[in-house]
Amino acid sequence: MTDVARLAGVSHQTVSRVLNGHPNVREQTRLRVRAAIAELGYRPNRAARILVTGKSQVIGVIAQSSTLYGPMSMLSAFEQATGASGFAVSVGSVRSLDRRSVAEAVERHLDQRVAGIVIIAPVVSANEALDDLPVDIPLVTIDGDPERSIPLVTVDQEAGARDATRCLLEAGHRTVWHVSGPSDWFDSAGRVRGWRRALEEAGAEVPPLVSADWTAASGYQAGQMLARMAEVTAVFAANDHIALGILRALSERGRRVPDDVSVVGFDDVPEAGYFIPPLTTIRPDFNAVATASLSVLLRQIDQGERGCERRTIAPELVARKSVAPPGG
Amino acid sequence: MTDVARLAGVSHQTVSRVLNGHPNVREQTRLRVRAAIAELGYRPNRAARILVTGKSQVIGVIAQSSTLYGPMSMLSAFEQATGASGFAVSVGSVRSLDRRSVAEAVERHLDQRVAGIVIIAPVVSANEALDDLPVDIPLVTIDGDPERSIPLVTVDQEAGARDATRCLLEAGHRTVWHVSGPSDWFDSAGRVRGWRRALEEAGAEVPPLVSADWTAASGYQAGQMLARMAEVTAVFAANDHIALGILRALSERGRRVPDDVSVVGFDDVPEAGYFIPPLTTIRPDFNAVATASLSVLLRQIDQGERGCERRTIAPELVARKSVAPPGG
DNA sequence: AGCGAAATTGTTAGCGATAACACTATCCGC
DNA sequence: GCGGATAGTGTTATCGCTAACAATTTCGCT
Repeated sequence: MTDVARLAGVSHQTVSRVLNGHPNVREQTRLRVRAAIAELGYRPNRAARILVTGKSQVIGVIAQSSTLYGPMSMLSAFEQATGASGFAVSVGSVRSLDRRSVAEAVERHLDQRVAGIVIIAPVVSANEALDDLPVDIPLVTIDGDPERSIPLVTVDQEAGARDATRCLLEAGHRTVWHVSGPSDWFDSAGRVRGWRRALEEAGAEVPPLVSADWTAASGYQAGQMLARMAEVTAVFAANDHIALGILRALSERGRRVPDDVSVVGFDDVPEAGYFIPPLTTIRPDFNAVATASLSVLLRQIDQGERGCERRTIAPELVARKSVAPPGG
Repeated sequence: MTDVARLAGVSHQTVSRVLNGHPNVREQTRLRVRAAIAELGYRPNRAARILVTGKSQVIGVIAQSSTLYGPMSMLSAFEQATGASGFAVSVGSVRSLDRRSVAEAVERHLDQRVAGIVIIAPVVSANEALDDLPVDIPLVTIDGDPERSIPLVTVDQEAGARDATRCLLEAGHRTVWHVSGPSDWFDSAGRVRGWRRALEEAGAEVPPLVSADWTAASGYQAGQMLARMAEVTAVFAANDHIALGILRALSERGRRVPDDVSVVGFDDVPEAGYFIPPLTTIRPDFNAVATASLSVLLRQIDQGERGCERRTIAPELVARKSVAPPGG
């Protein structure tokens, strides 16, 4: 920086002013400094700036390192959304979402003086870690705990599940079975609620809940059981991979989809349209979630207080061929 | 830090020594300092440390933000692998892997004084950006350009593709068709080479190459064409999602798998065992790739010079039900 | 006991930036 | 032509830490 200042014939402070777009610099000086910067290939030292200002232009994101479609899409969408905001994102991946791991990840980010934290926190334990956090750091949870008074952006699981269930009911099925995700996920709980609500609203019987764990393998297991029961004609799976497992179990047992059994999934993974048969499913708008999260966070950063804003993004039903009236 | 020093009754420098595990500190003093640190909940300021040492304990990873299974798994595996090494990872996601975006991501990491850079660079353009990089920064490419003399860790695409093709040949098929990935991916090219090689080695005819773009949709398109040709009895798809699309196209045209046509994929996505029928595929060992990359990088960091080490990880065939002799 | 080497601890000087304030010009209105 | 606002620029202190060296203690040995 000193070199730049010397070359431009000004003081280092003036260089700093140019760098930060400070208004009170003569146009001519500004140009000289810029030229010097370019000529020397000078790049400001981030660490020094952070040290003195106590702020970095980065947003910390905490997410579980997995290959689950939902969380991954969120993460990816959030990174995209950040693009224009001038903030960089630093992802703190965590092996599991237990309280300690999350707390550590949070500390790492705090060490780096991030301007705010986003956490993809679909299970209870991930949210618990947030209690110990200083209140003055901007924070948003994605898919977090609705019971906690922490800013939250989430897909409207309940509405999505209701749509899915209704779509089956409207096709004429007497009731709809549900294969849920793991019980400690909020997403899972929300989908169960939506399913149950739709059934109750329609005055349909609520069959026992079958649980799985998001994987096709677990869906397959659930499907084997469901396939044996002749009265099952409609199934709402908590996600598309579970649905895939169910589809396979059904096909193995000779139960045709959608003629004998209708199936609806959730997530609209890119392959869902190429399952056999193409899967009717619920598509959450990950981009909308990402954009909303970012704007909630930026507002906190600007205003300097956390609040407890909430945003819920409604998902959309994508009708394909896995749904038909009962009996073909 | 001064507070800690005061509480422990030592100088700040001694605190610093304890923090950095310097040997010449009396055990008793060390304990006193640790106690003070714990009591005050003191956390060292990263920025200050980086400022003075010019080094950070973080590894920068550059990857395209997408939801493609391969790259994502790499990333996730690498984060896991880093765990015990004492390094943190900072992911610089990039919208697309063109030269400029990658160059920017690299600069961002350089600004942060990362100790080394890992780049998941499956296409040519991503590698080009690396030419302008200072030679003294430790660097590893994953799935990068084999032609460039840059340290490289990669799955042995060619061996995997050969295994896949051979497995079909050995089942008795006269030849094997291949639906490839996008032509600018090294993975894609490697798989094509392996396929062609296996065919030539077996003296089989090499059918024209059909290309797709990793998605099930493109696989479906390719599959529709293949399904119409009676002479096609065996297909090797460049990845599992393409295979899924093919499976679907085949099933629509009434061509049974594996009775009429055998199909092999690549990647072993978690759902592959639940396709209809369960897909025989090639499983790359992402963890091995991650571990190898990390060790190559750490060696560079320790030794202070880049070299051009290469490691190739052999994938493994996972036999399931989508392969059978021709004619059932 | 006494001296040098080794172990332990303290002091001082930056790392590269920004903040706060001090200083010059320049320009306005009366 | 003079006081006072208003650019534009320079000076100095400081952020929290580590490196290098200086100072002190401890110890072993003759």
